[in-house]
Amino acid sequence: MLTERRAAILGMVVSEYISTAEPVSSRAIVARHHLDISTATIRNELARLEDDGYITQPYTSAGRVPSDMGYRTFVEVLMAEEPVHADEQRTIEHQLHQVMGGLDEWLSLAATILAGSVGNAAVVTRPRAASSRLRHAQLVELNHDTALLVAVMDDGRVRQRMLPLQAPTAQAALTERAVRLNGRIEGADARRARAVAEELTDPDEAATVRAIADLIQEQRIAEETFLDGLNTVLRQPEFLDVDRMLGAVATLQAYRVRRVLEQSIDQQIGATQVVIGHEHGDDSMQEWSVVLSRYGDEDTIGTVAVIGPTRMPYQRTIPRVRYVARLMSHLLHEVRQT
Amino acid sequence: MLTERRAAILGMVVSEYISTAEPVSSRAIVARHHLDISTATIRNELARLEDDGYITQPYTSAGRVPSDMGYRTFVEVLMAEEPVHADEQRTIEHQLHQVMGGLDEWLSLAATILAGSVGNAAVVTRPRAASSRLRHAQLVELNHDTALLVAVMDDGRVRQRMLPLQAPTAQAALTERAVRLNGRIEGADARRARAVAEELTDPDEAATVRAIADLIQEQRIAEETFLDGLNTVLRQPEFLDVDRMLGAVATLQAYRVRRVLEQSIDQQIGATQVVIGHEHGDDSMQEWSVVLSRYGDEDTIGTVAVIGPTRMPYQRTIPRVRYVARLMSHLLHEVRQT
DNA sequence: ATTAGCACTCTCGATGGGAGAGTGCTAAGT
DNA sequence: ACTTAGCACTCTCCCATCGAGAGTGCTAAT
Repeated sequence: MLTERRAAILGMVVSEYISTAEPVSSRAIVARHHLDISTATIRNELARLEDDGYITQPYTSAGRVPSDMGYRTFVEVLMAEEPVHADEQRTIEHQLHQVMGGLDEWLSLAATILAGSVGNAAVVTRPRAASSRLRHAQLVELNHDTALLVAVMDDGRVRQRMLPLQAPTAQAALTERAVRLNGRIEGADARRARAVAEELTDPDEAATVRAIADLIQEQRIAEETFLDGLNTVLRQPEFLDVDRMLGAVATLQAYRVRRVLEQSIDQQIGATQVVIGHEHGDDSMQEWSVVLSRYGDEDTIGTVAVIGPTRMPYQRTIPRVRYVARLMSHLLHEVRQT
Repeated sequence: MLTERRAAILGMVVSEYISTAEPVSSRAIVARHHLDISTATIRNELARLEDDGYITQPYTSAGRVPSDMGYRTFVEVLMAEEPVHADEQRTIEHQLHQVMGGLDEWLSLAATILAGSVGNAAVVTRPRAASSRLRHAQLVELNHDTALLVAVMDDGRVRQRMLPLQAPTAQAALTERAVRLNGRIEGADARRARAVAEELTDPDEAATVRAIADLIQEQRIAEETFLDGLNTVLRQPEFLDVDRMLGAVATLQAYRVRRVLEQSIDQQIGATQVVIGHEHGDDSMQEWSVVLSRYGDEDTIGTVAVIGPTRMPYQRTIPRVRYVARLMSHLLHEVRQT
């Protein structure tokens, strides 16, 4: 059980680690917060927190570092958001109003501003219609355990993907399956396709429909997202060795980061979502956190996100992502008016 | 004087260094090329080449490394281009024809392919009309030695820039100067403005007109260029320490790299230009080389370029840049037809 | 339950050779 | 006059060692 005192100590560990990037010692906690209890007491509590999985030690007899679960608890219950002060808001809006270039320039600038404001990388996607729908899907046998999935959208886009199969299936059966699935999801948008996937019991069929849902909401990446702050995020101490830095560049450039953003589909406008480390399904994202927020309206979806190491200033980041997303909603609305 | 033998040795040093990234020793040269002369002889020749500025030593008693001048000589007279073989051409064209997405996807893919093919970063700019013209320019006094230059284009774009002045000039004189210059360059495109700048004797006036020419041909960057191969280029051994890598990322993201590309304006279509190290005016580009080629036609200008450390496989890079540029010209032409 | 004291563990930075690679120079050979 | 063998010299790079320092866990006393 997380007693009140232990929770307080966990909060201190997390925020201290976020700001220093050094494993936090019992002494540091007492000194920083002028506590009236001894370091030994803190050490006992730290041992409990470690047993409960909130923190870990990089090696025996080093200070403590928050685990993903520690960060999650911090974000959920311990942290106090650091509001975007009026003058900061003014600065940001001023910068945005300075450029008259049109939506793309706004989006690109928003990413730059956000990245600078939170010290990590930021991504802003170009808004697009939420309502892409499936016209027709087809399955083609490639070899005994792989099929090719081809999906045609109502706007004429054609998307294809390789699809690994649990059970070997011949072309005849694939065709029959495609017909059956088409019956259920023709005209569906991504969200409804996902709902249908949940209802299916056959794992291959569920996977197929999930893949179709992915294709429906897939967007071309290079033209559709604005990434900035690569420089900033690479200066974080977690990347100060060459291999990690290369890995970071690769991850940030890779498709899968942007993939994460598609989670925002199911999000309420105005909400902010945080995905920490292993909470991404993806192995290569284990050391990254993403804070994202959808903007736009019912028919239009865009995403504002910040990406950085799990040791991220969530207190600052979350309200700033939310604020910029709201700003983008307004800008988008203004643009639509004219 | 560069004797034939010394030229041959220089060629060996450069190509060896390009492929190994290690300072080249006299022994390595003899061994690699099965020469019938001794290492001592080579050493004498190397000493001469160093005296003449073609090569340098990273430290006393290390092997030799080409200087920018060494690379320049290599590119100009020593190297044999490595042609793009038929099957390589087929692979590239096949990849390009695979996507039906339209120009932007082609450009982005071209950058990816090119980067992969030469192991460095590649930039492809979106083509734009060559014929942007000046409608009107204006000068505003900021302080005693700086003016603000505002230029309005015939397509309605407005661009501004700070302009340092050699001689302090009051607003009245600035206005008078603007009127006079407008008389000479109203309706001019970038090229003609540059020509006019050449004719002016007053340094401030020449600088002003040169700045105007820059503004005329300036493009918005983020939306207009496709960069790929960051990952690839960062794996080059010159960046295997953290600071260099950070610097490389900064340089590649920075505006000034793209600025370089604007040199291509004055280039013939089909020609390939190489800029090596200090040949960029820019200090931050000292360690970089750029190979670039213009594509499009008389009215439309786009640029294909490869950017990497000065130790770059010029033999491969130059023909590949040229080839991709030609390909883009064709694609562009096809698109225009439809 | 808290705390002082202490032994123990582990990292990190500095130090100092030693091996190895490569050169420049000298003197002899062609 | 060019070429070459031989050799002393220089400089880097790797590695092993070692001590300082930081921090913990445990024990025993409060």
